[in-house]
Amino acid sequence: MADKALKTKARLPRGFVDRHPADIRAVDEMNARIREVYERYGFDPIETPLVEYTDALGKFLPDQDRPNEGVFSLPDDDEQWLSLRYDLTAPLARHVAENFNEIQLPYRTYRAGWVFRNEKPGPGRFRQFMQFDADTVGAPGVAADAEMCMMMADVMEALGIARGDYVIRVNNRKVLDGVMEAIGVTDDGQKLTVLRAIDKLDKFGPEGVKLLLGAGRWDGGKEGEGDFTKGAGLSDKDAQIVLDYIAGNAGGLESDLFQAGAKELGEIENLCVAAGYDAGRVKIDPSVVRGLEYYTGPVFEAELLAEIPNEKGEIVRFGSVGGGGRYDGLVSRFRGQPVPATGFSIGVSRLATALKNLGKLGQDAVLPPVLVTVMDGDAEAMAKYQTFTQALRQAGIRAEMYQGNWKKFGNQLKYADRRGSPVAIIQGADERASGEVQIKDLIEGKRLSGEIESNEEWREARVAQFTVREDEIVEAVRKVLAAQAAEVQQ
RNA sequence: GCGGUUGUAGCUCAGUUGGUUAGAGCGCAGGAUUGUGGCUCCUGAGGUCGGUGGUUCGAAUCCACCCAACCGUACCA
Repeated sequence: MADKALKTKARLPRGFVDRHPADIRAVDEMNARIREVYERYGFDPIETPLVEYTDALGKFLPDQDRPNEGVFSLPDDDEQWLSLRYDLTAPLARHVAENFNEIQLPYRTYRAGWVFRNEKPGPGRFRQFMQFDADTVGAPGVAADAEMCMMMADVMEALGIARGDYVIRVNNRKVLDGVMEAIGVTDDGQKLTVLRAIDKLDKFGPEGVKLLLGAGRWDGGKEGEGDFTKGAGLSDKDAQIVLDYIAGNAGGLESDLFQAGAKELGEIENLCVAAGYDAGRVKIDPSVVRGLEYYTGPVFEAELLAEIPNEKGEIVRFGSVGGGGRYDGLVSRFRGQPVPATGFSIGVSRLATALKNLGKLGQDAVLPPVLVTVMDGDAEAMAKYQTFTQALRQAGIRAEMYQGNWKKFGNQLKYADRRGSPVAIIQGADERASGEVQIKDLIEGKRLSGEIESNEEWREARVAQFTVREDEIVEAVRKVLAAQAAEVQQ
């Protein structure tokens, strides 16, 4: 063993997680359901790499040696900066722009994959997480946006979220810009501050938003408590106009932009309602802000309304599990001509947590394998064990032969117990001589162990096991598994 | 980034006004038991007391700085 001081400390970088079997299986199952919906809507899979040139991702501060923080970046050997993608939309825009002449528009695609953000992690927020996107590139009309909203509603239901337990909220950046225009906010910085304030509605309520639109807000709730967040500095009158707008009372706003945006929202609503998606599923909501940077028209957000217990059993509002919108400028960044596009992104990791807590995911856990134990190490015996194991596998039953130190037989059953194996197969010299094996029902045995006090008795009793001929193993195991499954049903 | 709280064994934690060799439960490994899981008993491994520096005869304990985690807040393509 190396000197203590020289030992490397095994540690996971913060914001990253090791994924365990149950999680991987649950997310696989979830992705399969999402994919099914996307396929049904006529979208095709396309995949781009995890790494892109940094400038293609659209975030670059030319004054610094390193590209923008928030993005994991590394220099290529030709001194160009590479970055891990931080969403799936920017790489798609690059893909479309690069293959523009071969692509038939409208281009309907979907993709699932890991994205990376070099930010401070928090509960439910990681530096590597999975998104599952669908996008339509080259469709200028609101019908494409409406379709996105309806598809997201279908995805929610395909995942087992009941109608009423989710809502797709829709707004339009043009409407928000129109409100700015109406109150005379033209400075980009101030615009952002106003938008952020609106975005905080469900967190702080109208009162908090009012403070953020005005002078600012203390995060301790009162003046002098905690950190101070500087507000947008609007007058009371202008702030009230924004608050009225959020509350849905903005009819008389004089702004062409606002009117144009409102008209689009009306059309989306009509399309959805006509197709049977009423406001309980797809809802126009003036407080949706969503992505401050590249959205140019309709924006949407999928929100969970159900009361979901967290790991500690507390009821929490889970909030947004996905979002998207129209980004007409993203592809044209690479090309002269304008290319309209709209899309939606699901936060898979986050949604998986919600579904797990709701009990909608990972219910049918995979059964651990049957364990074929090893009693003797000679060639003949080992060949038998291997044969039994393969016979089970060929019959479609998960099975493994014990691969640890077989000389301590007790450890083999202990291993099977901890692994959760349903059945153990045992063959010692006696059984082998008569062409038989022991089939041990480990679940039943565990149950019976409570009734036995002394270890001697427990060992001698050989509970819940029976003898069959070697050629009856598969059939006997099937029977035991079926009985166990029936037991669980009750 | 800002503010607060917390750092002692793999996990949950105790550790007196600063006092000799830092403890417990759980977990883990070995044994009682070379052919049977659980229970019980015995034994063992595992700690730079988050780090560095300071005060002191003496620091897990007091002081300073740093690091990390958690909560709030900000940012979030």
